[in-house]
Amino acid sequence: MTPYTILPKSHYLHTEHHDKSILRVVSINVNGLRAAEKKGFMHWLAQSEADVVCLQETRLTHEQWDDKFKLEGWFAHLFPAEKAGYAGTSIYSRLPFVSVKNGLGFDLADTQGRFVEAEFDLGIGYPIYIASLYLPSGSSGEEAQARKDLFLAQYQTILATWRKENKSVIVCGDYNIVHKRIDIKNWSGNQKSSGCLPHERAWLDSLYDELGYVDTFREVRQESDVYSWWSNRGQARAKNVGWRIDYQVCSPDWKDRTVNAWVYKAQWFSDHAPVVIDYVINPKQGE
Amino acid sequence: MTPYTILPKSHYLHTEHHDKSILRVVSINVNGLRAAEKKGFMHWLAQSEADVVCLQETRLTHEQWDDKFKLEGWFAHLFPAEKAGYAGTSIYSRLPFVSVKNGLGFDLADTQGRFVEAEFDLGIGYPIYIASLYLPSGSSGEEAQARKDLFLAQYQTILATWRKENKSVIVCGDYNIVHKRIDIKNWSGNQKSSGCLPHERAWLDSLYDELGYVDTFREVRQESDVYSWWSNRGQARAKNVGWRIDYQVCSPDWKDRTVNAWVYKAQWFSDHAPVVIDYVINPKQGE
DNA sequence: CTTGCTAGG
DNA sequence: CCTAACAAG
Repeated sequence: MTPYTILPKSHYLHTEHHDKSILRVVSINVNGLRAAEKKGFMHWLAQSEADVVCLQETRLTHEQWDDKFKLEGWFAHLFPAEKAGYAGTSIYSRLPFVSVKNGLGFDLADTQGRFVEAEFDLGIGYPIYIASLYLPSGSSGEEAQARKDLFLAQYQTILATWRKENKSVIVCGDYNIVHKRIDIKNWSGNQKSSGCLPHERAWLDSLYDELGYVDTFREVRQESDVYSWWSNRGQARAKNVGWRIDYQVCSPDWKDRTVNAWVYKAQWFSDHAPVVIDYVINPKQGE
Repeated sequence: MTPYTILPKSHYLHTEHHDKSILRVVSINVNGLRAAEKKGFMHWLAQSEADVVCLQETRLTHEQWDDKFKLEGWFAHLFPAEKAGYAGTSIYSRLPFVSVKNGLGFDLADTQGRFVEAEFDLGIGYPIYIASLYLPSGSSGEEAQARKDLFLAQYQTILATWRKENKSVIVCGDYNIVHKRIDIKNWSGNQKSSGCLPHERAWLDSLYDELGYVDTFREVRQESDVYSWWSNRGQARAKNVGWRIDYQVCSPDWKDRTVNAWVYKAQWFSDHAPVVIDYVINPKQGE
């Protein structure tokens, strides 16, 4: 279906699966898929029992995507940045793609491989979409912050349109923004740091409070000190001085489907950790 | 005496030494002193019983020359290239320097840190000079070869002058030229390779045959299959597919002083190995 | 501090 | 294939 669909649809139908009533979705910024692979990421993926895995910052071209990134029983689609070794998103899936779409129709998303979306048929009467988003970092200066803010503005209009269309979607990704005090260890020290700026957090507020999207991790996990990213500098990860900036942002129909969520920290593939969420495909009425 | 003289001359006088009648001189292209240090080079140096050690391709600025490169009981002088992370030569010594001179008075030697010389007083009634030379590589193309050839021409006139002055000198270095068939494993396959070109080898001939300089290693070691550099590609070093391109080129007075010479291969600090030569300071008449 | 690129070897 | 710089995070 795409150059990266490595097995025919028929193969999937014969693949054993942990629980057909659950959809397990993973989001992780791999900080270079080649580096993550060397740390055992592909092996973890193969035994993760995940159904759909959204990667950010793959930093990999089509040419570099060789056999060691191919998994038996999985489909994969890569959307690299035009610039080699930079950014890029990807979706791996044990479910076949109905369709795949690169980009969002604006420059930063399309030239830097910052958004890719796959359509799936879960047999529920309407299509569902799972996307991998890599929001720009603003931490390297004013220009970077301006680009990030522009991305936020352009992307927000698209998110609003999707709600009007009643699109069923899970946007996995590295949003590079913490939402609330609970999402960062050093709240007071980062009020002027990109990723924790009031207007960035207000942008997430508007997604949830005005447009009705759901942070499904927080829906089922309210405790503090759970983060998805730690700086490489100093002993940040050892001390759990982290930020929760990787989310699965869902249309409202996924709220009641969310049954479990965790951050996988046992292994260290990247400066980000995988955010894993289990969704029931057919929730019982009133449950 | 220089910014890099880390101990006063008086200290040396109290330092135990293996054999005061022998001068042990080492030449090595370290391919980045920071990388070599991580592989144990500084530790090897400390216990080498060498008196003077000439380094090439230090790839280190003054600012980067920190405590881990300082050895108790040793003097050191660094001559970096103007361009950070590139080329550069250095001399470490347990003998105090009488004087130190950077460069040769022409552009390539002076801006790229390709020649540094130290004067020593061995108590023999005249000064001796030990230099570290890093001759340009010509292997990256025609322009590089032209720069190398220009260096050879300019340096040759200086070598001729030194002979007229009867200067006593040991020029340690990475000459990036093999001399004869015995100095390279794959002779026939490299007739068109920079470093094995007829005009380059003829340049070495002229040094030895016309100017009277001496390749002191070959003076005492005539066997084949002794090399000082192996490509990083493939299994070159494991298969001993090497080149002898690192020499101690001496004025004629050092010929009869040369008592032992070897290439130290037990450890692997760089793509080059240290060339170690022992000289008797006061050879007996007629010996 | 870490990734991957690039130039230089 | 290896080193160090660089830009980016």
